[in-house]
Amino acid sequence: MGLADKLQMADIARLAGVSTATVSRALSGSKLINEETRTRILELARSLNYTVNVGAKNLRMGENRTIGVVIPYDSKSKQALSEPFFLSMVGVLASALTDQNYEMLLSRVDEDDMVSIADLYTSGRVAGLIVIGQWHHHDDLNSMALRKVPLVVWGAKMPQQLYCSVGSDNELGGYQATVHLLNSGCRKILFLGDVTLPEAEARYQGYVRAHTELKIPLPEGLTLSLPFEASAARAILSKRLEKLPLGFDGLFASSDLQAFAAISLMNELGLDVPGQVQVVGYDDIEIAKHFRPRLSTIRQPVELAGTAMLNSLIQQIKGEGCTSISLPTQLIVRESSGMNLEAKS
Amino acid sequence: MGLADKLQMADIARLAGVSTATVSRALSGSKLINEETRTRILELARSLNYTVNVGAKNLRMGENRTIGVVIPYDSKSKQALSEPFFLSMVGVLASALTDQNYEMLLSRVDEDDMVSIADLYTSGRVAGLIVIGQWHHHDDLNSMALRKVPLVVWGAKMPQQLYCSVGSDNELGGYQATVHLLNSGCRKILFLGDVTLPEAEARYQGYVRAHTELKIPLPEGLTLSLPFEASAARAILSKRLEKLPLGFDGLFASSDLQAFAAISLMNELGLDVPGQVQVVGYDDIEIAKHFRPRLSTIRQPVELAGTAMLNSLIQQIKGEGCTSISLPTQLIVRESSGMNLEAKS
DNA sequence: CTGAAAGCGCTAACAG
DNA sequence: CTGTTAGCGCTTTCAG
Repeated sequence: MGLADKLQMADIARLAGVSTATVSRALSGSKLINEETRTRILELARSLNYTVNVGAKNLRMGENRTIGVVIPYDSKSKQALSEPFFLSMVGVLASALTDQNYEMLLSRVDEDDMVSIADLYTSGRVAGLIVIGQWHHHDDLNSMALRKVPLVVWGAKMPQQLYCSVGSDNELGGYQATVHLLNSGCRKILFLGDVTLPEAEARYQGYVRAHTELKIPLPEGLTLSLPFEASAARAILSKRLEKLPLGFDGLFASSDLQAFAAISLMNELGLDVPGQVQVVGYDDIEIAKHFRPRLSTIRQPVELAGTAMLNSLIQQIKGEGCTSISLPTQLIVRESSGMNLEAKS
Repeated sequence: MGLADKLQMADIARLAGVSTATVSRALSGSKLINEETRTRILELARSLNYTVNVGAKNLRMGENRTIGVVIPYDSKSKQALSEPFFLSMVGVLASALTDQNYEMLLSRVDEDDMVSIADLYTSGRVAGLIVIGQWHHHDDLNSMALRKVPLVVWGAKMPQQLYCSVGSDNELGGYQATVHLLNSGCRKILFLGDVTLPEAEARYQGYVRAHTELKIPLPEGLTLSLPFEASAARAILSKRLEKLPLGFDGLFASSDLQAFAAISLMNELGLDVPGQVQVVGYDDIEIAKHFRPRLSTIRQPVELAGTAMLNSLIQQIKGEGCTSISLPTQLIVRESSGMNLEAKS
């Protein structure tokens, strides 16, 4: 390609018959410059499609407006980023970053290699990191925070936490879902979710509190540990559903995807939802309302979450420390539950 | 924060008692260096968590391994990146880029301002661009290609196209879906999709060809223009379904989301799918198989698409020109269609 | 108001 | 094998 190498400030300077310093001033809106030369330079640059080289600029100014957004993935399944809730989070973050004039470097990391993302920061690639998904990485995250890497994590707040986290109030969500199911007449609620994960654990705590407060005995053996991902979950669920009698009349899943899988399977076995088993999910992903039956669920405030995470990160970058946040959840009652008491939405 | 400013190569050099040149060599695996000093430097760097500043390195080397991935959005709805198919594409691209040691800068652009993404390239921010979603931007894309911006677009191949596109064989997909519905006994198939969009238009062409080849008369007034996005589509669809008699016994939607919305609405009106209307979607997004009824659809090969787009872009960056690609589609028959002939999957 | 010159953190000739 | 030196493209004192 005879493509003349990319245009530089020096080229513009020569063409305009001024020095690069002047061009720089014109382009950056300095006021130490003649209005007439400024417009001349601006027009020249525009007509030539010239844009300042960001890398060089950053190097010189010691600045950096790109944020690393990281989604850890399971090294075994190597699964393509598929959790819809996380994906929608990426979308929201993309908007929030754009609004604040930041850019987003999206990275997937093998979860066995979490700490390596710190390099994005130490190498000056990004000004800070947003990690979507806490999983079991509490320690890795802590060690990065210890190394002063600006960092905010989507997840639950844990004891002894050095990093900053933003998450929905998982305990509250679990409580809301369970109270709703109990009020709707359920007495044996199956809890679906991996309680070794901080978020799921908190949701389970809410489940327990609901039983306690309503003075309904906590059923035995009604928690089933499932991965977040749908098809893996299906296999395990499927095995559980073979046991008859079912032994439950309500189901609280710690993600909508799990709820879908469960409903799907139950339908296949001829069980009616919500007739025989009422179901509540978690997340309120977009398709929840298009599912049949429309899925009752706990909504996590994604939009809010995105801006909260970004603000928190920016604060840290400025060196102002950080405060973990937990955002309110909201019960959305649709068709898969709420036979008796609640209003439909 | 007393946080000593970030570590630099000069610091490592001083600490190791060598010059920065030596450190640079050690870190970049040059062989012009004593094995013993190398390991000493490497260990020092590791223990101090030092990483080379990528910005400075790029500037010096004139290299750039980041790729811009762009998803245009509708300026009116300002909708968060929500199309699940595009989102999964982002996931796949993230993996493909990582595999090839590239980084991904994810951008959302107002669709009224498409051309501005060229700045990402001219400013040296990225080495090339992947645009997910062609929409109505044919001209903008062409003009960017004319300006020699390395660019690959997910979409249909169009006449007079200067940019490089990768897409599924939309005509084939439309054909497969329609043949299947016709073979399953449908005679009046409603086509759902905005035929002013290149991709939907091609799918419609396939729909027409299927009728022609099977010598079945093309029904009148059975195309309905819908936006890709679900809730907007619902409103329009809903109006159409009020007209009775329905006048169709099959439905081919140009996205799974549209199919979901349609099925949902039809169910509400007491229509049975596939009993009264058989439905085929397009995309085969993850939830398609969990929907009730499980959705028959045309699968687009996302994984393949991701690597194809990246390879094509890399080729362009190397200055080797580009060739547009169209990928094969696959009919997936599930429960929402295929009463008679096809095997279930 | 404008230009000359220094330097952001790094790599690559070029000499030892 | 290693150090010295020059500069990648830009911004910003410091002098005019």
